Amino acid sequence: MSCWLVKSEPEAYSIDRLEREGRTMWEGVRNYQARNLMRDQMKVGELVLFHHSNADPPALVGIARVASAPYPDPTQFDPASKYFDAKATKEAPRWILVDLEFVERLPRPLPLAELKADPGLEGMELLRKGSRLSVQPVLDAHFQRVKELSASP
DNA sequence: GCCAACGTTGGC
DNA sequence: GCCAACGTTGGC
Repeated sequence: MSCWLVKSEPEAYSIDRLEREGRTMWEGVRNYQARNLMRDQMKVGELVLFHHSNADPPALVGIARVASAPYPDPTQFDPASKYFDAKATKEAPRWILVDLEFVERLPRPLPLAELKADPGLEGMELLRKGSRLSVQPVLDAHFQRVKELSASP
């Protein structure tokens, strides 16, 4: 089992909304590396840390789970969508996504500053300066450490 | 609002 | 294939 991390701006799609809706298509990812992870690596049942980016403060806020096999992101075919991609066709879709389902909120949100200060999380992609990847692999040890940190006040 | 660190585009 | 220009992400 691998674990993962996704970023979302709370205004675009928040942990509150995921909790309310229970499950969602992780639409709108338009980065090839992130797409490849969803297409080739993520498996149903694997756990996903949920990060609020561009938030105040930016923080890890919850846990989700991969809930589907990969399939084409329908928004790429929709001219009315802001994620529309004129170069994508149904025969040759360009963007692939998976569904995510809500698992839990972290007992308390973990602000980025706190994560950065923890030696146990050294090397985590999220903490790398300039890191922009919106779907990332997470080491099991880092995942466990996040849960630990969040469980302590 | 600033800007560093990207990724993409397109001319050549 | 190179690379400059440009656009975006996202922390601060």
